[in-house]
Amino acid sequence: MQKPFQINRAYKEVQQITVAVDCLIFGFNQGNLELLLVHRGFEPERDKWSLIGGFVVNDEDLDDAAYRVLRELTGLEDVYMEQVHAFGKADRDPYERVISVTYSALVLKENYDDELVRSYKAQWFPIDALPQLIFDHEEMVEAAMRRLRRRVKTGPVGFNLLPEKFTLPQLQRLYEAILGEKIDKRNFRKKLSAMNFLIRLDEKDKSESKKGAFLYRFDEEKYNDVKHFSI
Amino acid sequence: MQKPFQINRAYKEVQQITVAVDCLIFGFNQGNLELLLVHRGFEPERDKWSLIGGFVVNDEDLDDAAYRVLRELTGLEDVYMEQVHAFGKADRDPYERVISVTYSALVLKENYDDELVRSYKAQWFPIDALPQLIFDHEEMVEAAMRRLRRRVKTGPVGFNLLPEKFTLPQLQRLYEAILGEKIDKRNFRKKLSAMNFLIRLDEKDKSESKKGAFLYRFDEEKYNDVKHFSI
DNA sequence: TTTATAAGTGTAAATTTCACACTATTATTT
DNA sequence: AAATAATAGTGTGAAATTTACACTTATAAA
Repeated sequence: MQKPFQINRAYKEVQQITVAVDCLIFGFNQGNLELLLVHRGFEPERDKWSLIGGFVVNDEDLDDAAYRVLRELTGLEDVYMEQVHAFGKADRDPYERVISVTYSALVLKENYDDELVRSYKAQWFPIDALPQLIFDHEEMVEAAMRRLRRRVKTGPVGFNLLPEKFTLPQLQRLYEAILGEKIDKRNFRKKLSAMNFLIRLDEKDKSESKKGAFLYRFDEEKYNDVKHFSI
Repeated sequence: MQKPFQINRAYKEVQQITVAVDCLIFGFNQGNLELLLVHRGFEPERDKWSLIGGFVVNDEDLDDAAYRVLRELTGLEDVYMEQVHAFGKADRDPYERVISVTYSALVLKENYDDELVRSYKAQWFPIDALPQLIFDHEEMVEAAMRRLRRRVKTGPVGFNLLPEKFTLPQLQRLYEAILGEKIDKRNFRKKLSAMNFLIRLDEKDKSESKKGAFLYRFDEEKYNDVKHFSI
C-alpha cells in the first residue's frame, strides 16, 4: 500500500515535471474569428503550427505565466484571459513529459504589436481554416471553443474582441462567428436591448455600409444591474 | 527579449515543478451532499482538513493520477470523474511550490471501501458544514460545486451519486442538495418524464415512506435519443 | 435619378417555465 | 377496527421566453 495522502507533501523526493502554458489567442477580424499560431521550424512535427506556449518557472503563478507568454508575443496587457484545461497525458509531447495548462485570451487585433508577432513567425488563422497543429493542440482548440461558446452566451465576454465603440451588426457577426450559426437580427437586438447595458452613441460607422450603423459602447455600470445575461 | 516560444522545448534546462492532483469526492447520503476529507495531522495547518491528494509521477497521465488517488483511498474504480481546474499560485502551498489539478468524482457511498477510508482518517462532511480546509482547498470546493451545479442541470451526471435503482423523491432530494434550493415536485417530474430516459420498475422502495415510492433506473439507450437535457 | 446595399424595426405563435393543491397508500397509533 | 400521520403521486393555467418572419430607411455609387 502507498503512503497516506498528503503526508508525503513533507517529503522532497517527489518527482517534478515540466509545466507549460499554451495560450489560445483569439481575435476578430473582418467577420472572422481568428486564432494566433506560430510556425514550428524544428523536429518533431516540423512545419506544423502550434499554440503560443512557454514554460512555467518555479516562482511564478500559473496565471502569471500565461499573461507573460501573451505579453511577450503580442505586447498586450490587461487582456481577458481564462484558464481552460490542463492537458496531462504522459506522452502528449514526444520529446519530454510536459503538462500543459491552456488559457484562452480574447485580444483586440488593433492593439497588439504587429512587429513583435511577426518576429515570432506567428500568424492569424480563421478558426474554421486552421492548419495542422502539433501534439494535442487541436484538442486544446476544441476545448477552448466549447468554453468560449458557452461564455459568450452567458456573459459579456465577447466585447473583449471588439473595440470600445462597435456597431450592432459587428457584434452580431462576432456572435455568429463564435457560435458558428446564423442569428436572427431582430431577436438578437431584442435580447440586447432588453438587458439595457449598451449605450447608443450619436455617431455612425459608415465603413461597412452606405447607410452607416450606430456605434454603441458597453456600459459596465448598467451591466451590473443585469440579472440574467443570455444571448 | 526572451527566447522564442516553443523553441526552448528542445532544451532540457527548463525548471520542473511538483504537480499534484486533489480529488473532490462527492457522495450522497440521507439527503445530504457530502465531501470526503482527510484530517491533516502535521504542520503547517495541522488539524485542518484537506482534500484527498497525491503527486503526479513522471510516466503517469494526469487523469490516471487522479484515478489512482481515488482508488487508493476508496477502493473504487469506474467512477465518474472530471477535471475541474488547475490551481497554480506560486505560494499556494507554503511548504513548497506545487501546482495542483483538481478533479471532481461522484461516488456511490455504498460501494467504497469503508475500512480503507477509515485507515486514512478520512471522513465525510455535509457540503454545507465543512470544517476549515488547508491552503486554497476552499476555493477548490467552490469551483467544483459551481461546475457540479452546471453539470447536473445539463447532463445526466447526477445519477452517478445514486444506486442503479432509485426513487424519484431520492433523485429530487439529490438535485435539491446539489443546487441548494427547493424544487417543485410536479415540475421536476414533468421534465424528467418528458425526456423519457427513466424506466419505472415494478418495485417500490418502502424504506422512506409508508406508501412506498416506485424505483426507476436510468436507461442509457433512451438517453441517447434525448435532444436537450435540462433540469 | 436610379440602383444597390446594409441598417433598422414589431408582432404573433410556439415553447418553456413556473405556481399551485388535492388524492392515494399504508404503517403506526389508539 | 378506526383514526392518524407521513410521504407519493398527479394536471392545469398563467407568465415568460424563444422563435419565425418582411418591409422601410438611408445613402453612396452608378
